Amino acid sequence: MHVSESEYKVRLFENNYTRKICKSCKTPFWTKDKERDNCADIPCSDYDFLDMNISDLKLSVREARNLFLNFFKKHGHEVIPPKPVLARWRDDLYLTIASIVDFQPHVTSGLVPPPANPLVVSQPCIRLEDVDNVGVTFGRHLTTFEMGGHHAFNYPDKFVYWKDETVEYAKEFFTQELKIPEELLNFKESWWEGGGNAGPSFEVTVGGLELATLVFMQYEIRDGQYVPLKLKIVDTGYGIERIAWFTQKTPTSFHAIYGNMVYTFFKKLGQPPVNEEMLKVAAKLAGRIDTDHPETIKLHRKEVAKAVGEKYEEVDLELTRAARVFQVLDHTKTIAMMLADGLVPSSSGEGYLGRLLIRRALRTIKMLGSDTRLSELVLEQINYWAEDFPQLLKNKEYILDVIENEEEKFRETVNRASSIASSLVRKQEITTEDLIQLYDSQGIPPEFVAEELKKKGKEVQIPFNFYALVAKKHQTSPIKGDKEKARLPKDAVEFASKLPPTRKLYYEDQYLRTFEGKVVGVYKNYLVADRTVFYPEGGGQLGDKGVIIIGEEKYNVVDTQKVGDVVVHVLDREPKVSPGDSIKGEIDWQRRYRLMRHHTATHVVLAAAKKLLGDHVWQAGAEKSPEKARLDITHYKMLTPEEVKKLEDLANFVVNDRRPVKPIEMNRTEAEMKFGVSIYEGGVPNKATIRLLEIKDWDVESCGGTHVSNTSEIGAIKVINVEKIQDGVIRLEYVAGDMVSDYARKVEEKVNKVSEILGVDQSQLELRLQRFVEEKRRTEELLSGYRRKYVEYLLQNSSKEVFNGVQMMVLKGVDDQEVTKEVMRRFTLEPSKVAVNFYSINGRYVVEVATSNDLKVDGILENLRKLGGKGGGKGTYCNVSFVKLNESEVIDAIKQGVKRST
RNA sequence: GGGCCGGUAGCUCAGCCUGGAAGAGUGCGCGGUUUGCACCCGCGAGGUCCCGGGUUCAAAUCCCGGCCGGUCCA
Repeated sequence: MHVSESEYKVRLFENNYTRKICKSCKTPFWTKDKERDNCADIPCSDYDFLDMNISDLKLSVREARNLFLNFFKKHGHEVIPPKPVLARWRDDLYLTIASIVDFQPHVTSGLVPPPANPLVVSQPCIRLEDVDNVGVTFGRHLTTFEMGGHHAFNYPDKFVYWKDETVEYAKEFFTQELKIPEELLNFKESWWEGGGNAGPSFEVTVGGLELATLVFMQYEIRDGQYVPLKLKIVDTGYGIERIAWFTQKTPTSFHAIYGNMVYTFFKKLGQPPVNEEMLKVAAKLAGRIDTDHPETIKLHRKEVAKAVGEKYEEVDLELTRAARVFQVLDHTKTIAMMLADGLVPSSSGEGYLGRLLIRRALRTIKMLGSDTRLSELVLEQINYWAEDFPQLLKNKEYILDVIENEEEKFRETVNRASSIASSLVRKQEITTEDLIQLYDSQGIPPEFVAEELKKKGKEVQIPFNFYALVAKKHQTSPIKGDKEKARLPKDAVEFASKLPPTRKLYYEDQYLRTFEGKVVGVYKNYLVADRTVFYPEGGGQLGDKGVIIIGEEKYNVVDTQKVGDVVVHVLDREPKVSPGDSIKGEIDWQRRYRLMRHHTATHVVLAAAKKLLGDHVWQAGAEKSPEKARLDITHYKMLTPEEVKKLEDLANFVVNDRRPVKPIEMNRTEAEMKFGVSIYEGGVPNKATIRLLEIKDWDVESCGGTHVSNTSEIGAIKVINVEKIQDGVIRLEYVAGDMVSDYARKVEEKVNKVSEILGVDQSQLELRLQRFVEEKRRTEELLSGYRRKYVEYLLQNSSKEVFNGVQMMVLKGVDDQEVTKEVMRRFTLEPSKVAVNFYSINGRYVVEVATSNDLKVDGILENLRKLGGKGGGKGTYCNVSFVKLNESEVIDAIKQGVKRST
C-alpha cells in the first residue's frame, strides 16, 4: 500500500527534526541529528549503544518495568494487570504475542469498553517464530519478553489522544527517564499489519536497538482494501528487556535480564565461563546475522574472531557453547511462564507448544554434555521471577512435577536412539531422509542419531536447515479451528436467520415446563415461535424434546436448535400452521431435569478437579446427556483411584452443602477483571454481555445452559469412568440424581448375572472365582503333562514303514495340533525321516508333511498337487488340502516325491 | 486438528517387504559348575502375534475398519 507522507507528520517533528532516508535500507526516518545517515536499526547499524556513555542508570527488568508503568501512570494512564501468556479468551490464538492481544477482538472492534482508557500494561508475551535463533544471536531473539504497552482507544464521540501525544510521550520517556540525548532518538517510518488491522507506525531506535514501536491502528483490511476503523487505537510496544539491556550495556541481553543467574546456569550446565569481551563483540555484531542465511553465522563469527584476535575455530566453539547456555536460559523461563499459567504438555494444541520448548531445552542440555535436571534449572527461574509473577510460586509443585514427567518421556525416546542407530548401521548410506523420518515419526533428534552412529564408526551429515525440512513436510495444518458443527440443514438455517430473536423463557425461569406463544415462522418441519421454554442445544447441553400443540393437533419436538438468537423447534412432521397462530408447548421435564442436574454437576466436578489437581486443570470438552455427563480435563497423568475417590467425595460434599446456583448477566470486560479468564473454560461467547453461572464459593463460569438452583438438587454424583483420551487430556464420566440409582442397578444386574453363571451366591463370588482361576491353572498343568506323555506314546506307537532307506511315520485322527506338531518335529530330527499327518478342517482334508533336514518337500508337494490338492510350503514342511481324499494314493505320491536335498 | 511410526513370551525386540511348523536376548524355575555380589554350561516353563472383518487351501505376514501407545507439525 502506498502510504501518504502526511501520515507521519506529527507535532514533535516541527521542532528541528528532519526527515532523512536511510542510506542502507532506504527507509525514511526522523531525527534531530544533522549528521546521521542511517536509521540506527539493525542491520543498517551494529549495536553501537553498547559503547555509548549516556548515564549511570542500570535498570533491572523489574526496574525498567516500573519506570515505564509509573511514567505513564503519571501521565494519566491507569495501570492494569497483565493477562496470562496463554490467550484463552481468544479462539484464534494460543499465545499472548503482544499487549494489544489482551483487548482483541471485542474491545478493538468497539463491542465492549476497555477496562480503562487510556491504560498501560506490562504484558509478558511468548513468541515462538524465532525459537531457532534464540542464543545464536546473543540476545536479539527471545521466546519470552515483556511488552510495555500504553493504549488509547479513540471513539468517534470520545477522543483520548493520537499520534502527536504518543510520539511526545516516547520522546519524553526516553529523554527524561532514560536520559537519552534527544539527538540519538530516531523515529523510523513503518507500516504495521496484523490480525486484520493495519496502520502507520514509528519504530523508535537508538544505537542500533529498537526500543519501542508506536502503532496507530486505523484501518481494517477487508477484501484487500483498507477501510478506516471507527475506533482509532494507539497500540504501542516498549521492549522492557531491551530497556534494561540498553541501560546496563551488559555483554548480551541475557546478562541484563537474568543477572547472576547467567553464571549459575553456566556452572550448573558444567560449562566454564566464556570470555565476556568476546561475547560483547558477538552481541554488538549480532545484527549482521540473518538466520535465513546460515552462512552469515559463520561470517559473523569470523568477524568476531578478527575483532578479538583469536582463531575462528576457537571462537566458533566458544560461541556455540555460550549460545546453547543462553538458549537454555531463555527456554526455561518460557517453560516456567507457560506452565504457571496452566499449560499441560500434550501432543496437540497449545500443549504441544509447551512440549516443543521442553524438548528443545532437554536436547540442548544433552548437547552440552550435561546431565543437569531441567526441573532444577526451571526452579532457578521460578525463584528468580517469583516476585514479578506470583503464579510461578503458586504452581511450583505442578511445574516441577510436569517437567520431571516430560524428562522421563524424553529419556525413553532418546534411549531408543542407540538401538535405532545400530539397525541403521547396516544400511550402506544413511540419508537426510532417514533422519527426517526418524525425527518425524519417533521424535529422535538427528544430533543423537549422528552421535550414536559415530560411535559405531559411521558418519552422517545433518543439514543446517534440518528442522525447516521437517516443517516442510507438514505445511497444511490448520490453526486452533473449532468449527461448530452445523446441526441443521443449510436451508433451515437460512430460513431461521431471517427471523427476529426468540424470547428465551428458559432463562427467565429455568424451571418453567410449559408455554403459550405465537408462531413467527414455519418451514418444512421447523417451527419458530415468538417465545419458548425449549432449550436449544449449546454449551454441551443437548436440546430439549417435548410436545407442541397446535389447535387439536399434537406434534412431537424431536430436537431444539438455535440459529443466532432464534430458537428452532424440530418437529416430527410438517405442521399445519401459519405465522400468527397460537401454540402451546411442553418440554419433556424428566429429560430436561436430568440434563440440568448433569450440567450443574459438571460445573461442580470441574471446580473440584481444579481444587484437587491444580490450576492447570482446564475444560477440554464436555457433553451432557440425560443418561450421563462427560467432562474432559487437561491433566498430565492418569488419575489414581485415590484421586478419583477424593474427587467424588469433594463433589458430593458440595452437593450436600446446599450451595445456591445463580446466573448473572455481566459486561465481559468487567467479568474478566473480576473472575479472570477461567470463566471461558466452556468456550468463548461472542457477545458484549455474557451470562455467568455462579455456584456460591465454588465456581464461576460463562455458561448458557440451564441449571438447578441449588447444588443439593443434583442429589448425588457418581464417577463411572475415567480414561486418558490423549496425552494431557483425561476424560471423566459421571452420573447424577436418579441416574445414580440407574447406574447402581446396572452394576447390580451384572453382578447377579455373574453369580448366576458361576452358580454361587453373591457373597461367595470372589472366593469362587479365585478357586476357578486356580483350578484352570492346575488343569492346564495337567494337560501339558498328558500332552508330553501322548507325544512319547505316538512317537513309539504310530504306524511306520521304510522305503528307499527313508522311514515314514503316519499320524491320523489326532486333533490336537500342539501334539502333532511336536511329534512331527521330534520324529524328523534324525536324518531320512518323513512324518505325515492327516486331519480335517472346515470339511476339507488336510495332509501335512514334514521331512528331516536331509530331505526336501518340493517333490512331494508337486505330486500332491497333481492329485488335485491345493497348498504349499517350502523346505522341510508343506501342507496340502483335498476335497476328497484317497489315503493310499496320497501315501504313494509322498513316497515317490521324496527327494534328497542337495 | 492433521501427518507419520509402532502394538509378537514378564521385559527389549527379530520375523512382516517376498503368506507355508511362533523366534532371539534378558528375566523366571530346575540341575550342574563356581564358596562372592551382571561367571559359565545344560534343561524347562512362559503366546488372544492389539481387536474385528476380508482375500487365500493356508495370515503374525497382504487388504479394509477399529482400539491403544508413541511422535512430529502450526
